[in-house]
Amino acid sequence: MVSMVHNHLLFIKTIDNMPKNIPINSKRVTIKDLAKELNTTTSTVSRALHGHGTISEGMKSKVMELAKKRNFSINRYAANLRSGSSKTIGVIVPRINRDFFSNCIAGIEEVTKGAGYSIHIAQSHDILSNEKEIIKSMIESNVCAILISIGLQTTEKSHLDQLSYYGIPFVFFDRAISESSYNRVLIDDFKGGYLATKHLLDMGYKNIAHFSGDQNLEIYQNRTKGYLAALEHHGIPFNDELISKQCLTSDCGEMSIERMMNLPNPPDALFSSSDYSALGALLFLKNEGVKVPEEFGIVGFSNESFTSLVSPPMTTVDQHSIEIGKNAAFACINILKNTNKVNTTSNIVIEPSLIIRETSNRFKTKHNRPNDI
Amino acid sequence: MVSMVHNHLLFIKTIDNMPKNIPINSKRVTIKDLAKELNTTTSTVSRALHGHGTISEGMKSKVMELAKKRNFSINRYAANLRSGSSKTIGVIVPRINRDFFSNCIAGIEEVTKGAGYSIHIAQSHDILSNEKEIIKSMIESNVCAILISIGLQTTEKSHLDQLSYYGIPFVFFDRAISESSYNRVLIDDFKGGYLATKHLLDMGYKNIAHFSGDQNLEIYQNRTKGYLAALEHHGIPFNDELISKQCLTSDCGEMSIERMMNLPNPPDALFSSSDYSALGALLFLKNEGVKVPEEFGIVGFSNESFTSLVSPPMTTVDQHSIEIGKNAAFACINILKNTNKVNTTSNIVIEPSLIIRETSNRFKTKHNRPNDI
DNA sequence: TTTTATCATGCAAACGATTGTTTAAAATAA
DNA sequence: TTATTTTAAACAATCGTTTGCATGATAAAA
Repeated sequence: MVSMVHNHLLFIKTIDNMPKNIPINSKRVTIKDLAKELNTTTSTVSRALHGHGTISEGMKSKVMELAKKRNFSINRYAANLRSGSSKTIGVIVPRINRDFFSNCIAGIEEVTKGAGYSIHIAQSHDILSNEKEIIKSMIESNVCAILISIGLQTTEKSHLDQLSYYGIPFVFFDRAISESSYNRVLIDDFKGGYLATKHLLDMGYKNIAHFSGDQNLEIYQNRTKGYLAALEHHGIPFNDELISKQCLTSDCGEMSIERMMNLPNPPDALFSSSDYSALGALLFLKNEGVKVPEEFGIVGFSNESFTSLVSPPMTTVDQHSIEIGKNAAFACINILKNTNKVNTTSNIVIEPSLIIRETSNRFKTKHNRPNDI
Repeated sequence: MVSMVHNHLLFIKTIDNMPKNIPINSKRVTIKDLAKELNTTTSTVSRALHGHGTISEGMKSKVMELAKKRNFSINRYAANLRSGSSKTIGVIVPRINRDFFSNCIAGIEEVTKGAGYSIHIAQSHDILSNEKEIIKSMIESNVCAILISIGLQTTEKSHLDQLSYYGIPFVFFDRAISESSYNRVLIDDFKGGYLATKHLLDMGYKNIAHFSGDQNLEIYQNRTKGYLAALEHHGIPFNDELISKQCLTSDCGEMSIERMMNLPNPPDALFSSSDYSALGALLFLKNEGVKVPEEFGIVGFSNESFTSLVSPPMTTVDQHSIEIGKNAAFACINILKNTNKVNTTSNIVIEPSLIIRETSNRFKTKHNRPNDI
């Protein structure tokens, strides 16, 4: 009987469990059992199963056959305990429901699978204590490496030092600690910010606002630097009132743009380091009757799938998320392979692309077709 | 040195690894080491760490302190091997980047964490072989239970029988095998389909098309049944030409609606079992100049976050995904607790809600406010 | 004081695999 | 035929915990 009652719960049916056809084996078959049945030893069975050592073809096939017949499943815990290695890579992202991160994971999966590793996915929800707990748990379960995109709160790195302490290699992707002595796969955020801002200037917008994220994270710092550099190259002084630095959500985007539009000299365009806050601004402006892109230009960042669906479709910066994931996984596997050789640190930088859609295309030039789902 | 070169790769910097400040311990501290240092035995240390058995407060705190000082991290593999249980629940979903599934996972995380379990997330990408591999790997790593939403290709259930064979309990959520002898947490898809269709009829639409998914999955069957029931209650005969049964993607939605609009008696509304195919239809119709909702009504299914962002915002059916996740986790933990008692199977059904937005609201009545992100 | 119960800890055997070292048998060379 | 190499399989230790049972010390009951 389930006793909890939640919202929207319609009804609970509880049926007495009819005996399943499959006999429930209380005891799992082990290589010991296989060995006994074949009148041999566990070492022979183990070697036969893995093709290690010198095993006759006859024995090998006998073992394989019996393993299948007895539905043998290896006990990873025992194997790992003895061998000391797990062939499992931990993957930590702030949240799995962002297109950017789930695409990174897709890239990681592709590469790691090909190399015979399995992955463990976990999300920190941008909360430092979660991140620490996840890392602790991954150390305990002997992952052989970790791929991580750190959370917004991650200002100290004691939990990452733990990994070094235990000799577990790790590779940052996208969101990283600002030290090039770590293995990192990054995008050129400066360039992304620069391209986006330059594009708005090229489109004739004059007074460009900017939303960014926590400046603790290098990626947001760099996007902002790119924004500032583009302004400077066009000889435009930057206005601190037009910058909102902790603005990554839709709600915050709405509030920030409202404040800015009430300034004596309101902006006529926005480059946001987040598609979500750009969306908030877009929704607010539409609601206020401000015409986008005629009166106001918007460029977001990340190419979240909704950007192609909103109206008008949003110009944004694509980060080649799948490539990032692939590269991070490649770098990681490389490290694992060369673990005894000279230790080198790799910093891989991937170039972003500007996807020009409607929110910035005031002259209705044909650029790219909006991505479809 | 990283050798692969990919698209968009800008440059790779390889730095000789400067010696890290943290000494890399080749050997991890074990309870044996702690025991030796305290002149006691591993059993005492183990009991002190877990609070099991009878341990003096003095010894307990001495052990705890030293464990912290020596940066002790338990070896889960050894612990699990000995104890035979893992406190880890496997979670398998078709894809993690669907709002519906990631919300389910959020609900699962909340409940399992509270109960002291950790979870392993994996995605099948709707591919049966992946699903099988994931389950195999989870059996090997001794998960104590599995929460699963099956893939579209999952017509046979031999891999699930494997779980029964090994005595690993599992709970389906949302996408399930059509047998009530399994533990399942479902939404009332029939009701969802009925509500959606009835709403369109109430809004005065007459000729309602329907997109559905693979009829192998009960959820799509039931949504279709709800659609048919609503038509019948309104005395409207159903037209087979207005039903597209393998239509879950945006592309397919576009193609299907195009075909239907060219019929002698084209539809004036659509209830789609998927927000994605509904979106395809919406984009097509907008492009063709058909006015939504004035000339054509659309209702989707799942309340994916983009549905509130498209223009016009889309009416859809919300499945209370977080609740589904929570309930699945509760059911699972319940089973684990009662593992020795009478075995009962629970079928939990959660009621969906219709979220009325613009694509169906031809009279511009105020219903609900569109959800924001 | 003796007997019994309680408590804290030690002892030693698992758990199920892997793997370095031997041994036995078969194949080859002398 | 004998000596040597190669091949296949057995032996046994080990990985780091947990846990049932034994032990000794102290406290409570008789």
